[in-house]
Amino acid sequence: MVSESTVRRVQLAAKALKYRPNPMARGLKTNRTMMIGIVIPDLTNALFPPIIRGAESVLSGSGYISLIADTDNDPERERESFDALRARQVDGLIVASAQREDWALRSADAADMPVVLINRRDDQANLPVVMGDDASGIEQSVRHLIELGHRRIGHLAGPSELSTGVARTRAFRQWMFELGGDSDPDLIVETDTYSVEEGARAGKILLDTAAPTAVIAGNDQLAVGLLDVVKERGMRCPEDLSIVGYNDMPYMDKLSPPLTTVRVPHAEVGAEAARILLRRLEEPDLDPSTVALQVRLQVRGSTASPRTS
Amino acid sequence: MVSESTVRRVQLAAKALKYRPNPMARGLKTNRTMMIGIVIPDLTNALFPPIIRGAESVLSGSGYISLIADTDNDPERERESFDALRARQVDGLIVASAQREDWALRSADAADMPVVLINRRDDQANLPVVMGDDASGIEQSVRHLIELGHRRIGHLAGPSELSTGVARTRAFRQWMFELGGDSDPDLIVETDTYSVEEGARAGKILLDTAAPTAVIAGNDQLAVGLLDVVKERGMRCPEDLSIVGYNDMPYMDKLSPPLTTVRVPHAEVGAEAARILLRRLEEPDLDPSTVALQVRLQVRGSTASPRTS
DNA sequence: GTGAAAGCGCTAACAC
DNA sequence: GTGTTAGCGCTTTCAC
Repeated sequence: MVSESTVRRVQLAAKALKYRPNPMARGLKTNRTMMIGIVIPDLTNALFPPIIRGAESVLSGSGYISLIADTDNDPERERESFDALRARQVDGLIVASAQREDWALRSADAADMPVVLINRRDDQANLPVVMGDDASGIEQSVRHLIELGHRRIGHLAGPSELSTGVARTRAFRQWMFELGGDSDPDLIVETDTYSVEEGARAGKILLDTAAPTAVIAGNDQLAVGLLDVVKERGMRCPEDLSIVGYNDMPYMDKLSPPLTTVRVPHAEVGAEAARILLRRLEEPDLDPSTVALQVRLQVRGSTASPRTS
Repeated sequence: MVSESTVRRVQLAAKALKYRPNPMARGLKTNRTMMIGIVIPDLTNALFPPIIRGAESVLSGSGYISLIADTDNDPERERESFDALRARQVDGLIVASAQREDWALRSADAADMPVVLINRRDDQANLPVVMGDDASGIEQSVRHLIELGHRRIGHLAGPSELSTGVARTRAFRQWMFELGGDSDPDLIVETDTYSVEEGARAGKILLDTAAPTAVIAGNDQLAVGLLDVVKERGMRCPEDLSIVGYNDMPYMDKLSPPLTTVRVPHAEVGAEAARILLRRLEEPDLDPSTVALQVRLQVRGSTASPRTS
């Protein structure tokens, strides 16, 4: 029980002497670093910066700082990142880089470090996940195109190693069936990576073999690649082919035509992941929950009714 | 002097027991955290991720890990970031957020923490800087337009609080003079921020008051805003107005028309900054050098000869 | 050359 | 309640 004025005098003196508690000494004692690792596959992919921002905004509110590791989509580097983060004794991990079968991930989980996944569901480990509602995004896309009058709707499917790839493709199949789209298997072409180049490559195959009047791409990059092909061939979008993307990356509204695409609340995804992680840090034995955040189709110029030819 | 086989047996045992030196205990003793702070104004600006990547690739090679702080262009948050980073005892700082008069920056320098600046020159403090060669980028832009036959070339000037803003504007004036462009002061309109919206706002003024046949924008965002205005008004680019951007952000080649813009080797900027910082960590009294990396004009569809009306 | 011991700055546990 | 002390895991110094 010290007097309030003494408290203030001490605080003043601390400030005057620029006293800062040394986080290393503290960490050494408490075994907590107040650092959270954020592992992402590609920082230059416009998807991830907003996620990081969202996460950091809640983490910093609780005194945590984040260590960002960019794995460059390389499983080897992902392993190294995990090791580096573990060596640094981060208190928890937010992982957006996980493939469906993720080896590094399980080793982290084994080291019983709290982990929250983003956008990627791991098939084995039972971990909390935060993501956009892929099923709903694809449903909205299919419904939009069906309502415009399309039936031959193609799908550029994302890589089957990524859970977003399979989830969106599964939703595509389901809603095409439920809403009466064509079920020709040629209408689905799988890609190896989420990239513009793969979008162009797979897009050519799709156009050649299935002659769709509209295409739902697994993400915006694939859509951009497809759009390139359409222009190369002298076709017009949306007159000859409607295109829908996924994610609504920056500048997708500046393309010509502006891309119809599914908007995902990326910052909120990051923030929610951080919240869940913080909760787990306090109660490690919480049930792993899966949170699917609401998404909305952003209709723009790349979709229209098919020409009645 | 121990036998080689013993060395190996020890190393094996260490691996078997998953021994990892505790960086906090080490840091406590050595007063080095092996962490470098990277302060950037906006992670969602596509400029910065490649810079971070470049920096991290050289830092991780030397066993350093980076703490990324996103200040959201807010001087207040910049201060907080510096404090947080200092509290965490980072060994050095790479700063891309500095304004020309940067208060927080000087306090960091005063704490004699090695600092390297990126893209931003601080007017007071004498700190090493790494950036693209703004003067050369603008020279190439002006020369390109002059050679196409333009004389009334406008400039959407970046914010005067940022050194890139003033450097590019100064270079614009100089090369317009040297290469024979019009020197009407109305041809230069200043913006408050590097944003699409500001590009549109200032672009309108520029078009209304100066009637240029071509415009060099302070960066790509401003160029995109201007392009929006051009389309809104039913003008065509490049027929009615040629536009040049700066930075060559992702997807600038997918605009319609694809944007002519100056390509800056961002990853190399980050890497070079990291190299300089590492050197300074060993020899703190090195002269602060300024490194200007070579840039190149990427000519695309948004520039053409003026109509001979 | 090798091994023991002190101590980095903090927190938590324990006597008082 | 309050003051003291042990010790987190490492490095470095200093005897041996």
